[in-house]
Amino acid sequence: MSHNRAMRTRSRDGARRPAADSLVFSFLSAADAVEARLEAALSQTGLSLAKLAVLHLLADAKEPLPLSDLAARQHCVRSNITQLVDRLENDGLVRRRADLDDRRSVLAELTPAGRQAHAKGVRALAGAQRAIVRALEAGEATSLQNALGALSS
Amino acid sequence: MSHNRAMRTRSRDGARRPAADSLVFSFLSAADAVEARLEAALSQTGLSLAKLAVLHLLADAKEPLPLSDLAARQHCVRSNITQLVDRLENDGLVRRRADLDDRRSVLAELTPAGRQAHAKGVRALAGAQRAIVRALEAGEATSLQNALGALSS
DNA sequence: CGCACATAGTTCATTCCTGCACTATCACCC
DNA sequence: GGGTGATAGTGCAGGAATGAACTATGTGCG
Repeated sequence: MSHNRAMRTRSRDGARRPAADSLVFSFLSAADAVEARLEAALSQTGLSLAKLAVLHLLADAKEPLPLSDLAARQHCVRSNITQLVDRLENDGLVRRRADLDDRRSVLAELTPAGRQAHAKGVRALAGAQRAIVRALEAGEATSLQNALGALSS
Repeated sequence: MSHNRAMRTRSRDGARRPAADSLVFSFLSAADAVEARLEAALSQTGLSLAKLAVLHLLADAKEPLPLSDLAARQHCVRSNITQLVDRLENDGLVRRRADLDDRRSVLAELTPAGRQAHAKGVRALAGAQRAIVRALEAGEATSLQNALGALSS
């Protein structure tokens, strides 16, 4: 995706303080960079992070899932999943099925092509993921992880 | 904003390794959480991060800026700025002016309302920013900062 | 001078996301 | 058993971003 541009206030103070000011925006901008790298690695496969995430959920749960479930697990609104599944269905990677037990519900199911795309996507992503983590010193990785706990809502 | 849902592979190994696997997605998801908090703090002012960023550039450079400049400084494509400025102009926060020296160019200028909105936005953001940094232990802040260097492209 | 090329802005189509309004179905319970 | 209210999916409008195609305008040069 690579959204979110920084809004840093010009630092002015060399390297004195730990950039209390711009730390937050450096964080967001680093996240954009990381996201862009993943998206780039994925671009070969024709998938986006959003699409791969849905395929991943479907592959993980070895059975068709209600769209509501997908929304809940993705922490997003239902209408987003409706559209994402529209596109995935259009790509031939996912199928909509009726839920016989609850006629309100619509199940999403991987097609064979979807299963393959997922496998390819996961492989492509794994490489990029390793490359990114490799860019961190051993110590940085663990301390980063500690800091993340405090930041995640 | 709060985009970008995680695509973590179920951890399976308790808390053993430093989550080499999901570290990258934890990172992205933490960034989403932080971004959502900033956006929430800003919501009172009716601004978004994207809009405030443009106001900020305009306020910083004490003169009207060509839209190309805004795009370059935001690291985004020109068409995005066109639309952002459309919305800001619609909000009455920014005006488009002709550039007399280069008739290809269009300058964006803050209106008085824009200047006020910027001030309010910056204040609202500063509070949230401090709150977020405060959530980090002193040590975490600096080690986070170190890690960010390696991750930013 | 005139042509070739680069640059500035806009338009359009598309992705990904939100929130709201609407319909259909289920579940409860009096 | 029939209303009431939660839940499921969709439609629609709009924000934020991309990239491609197009129009002006500026620039440089043979």
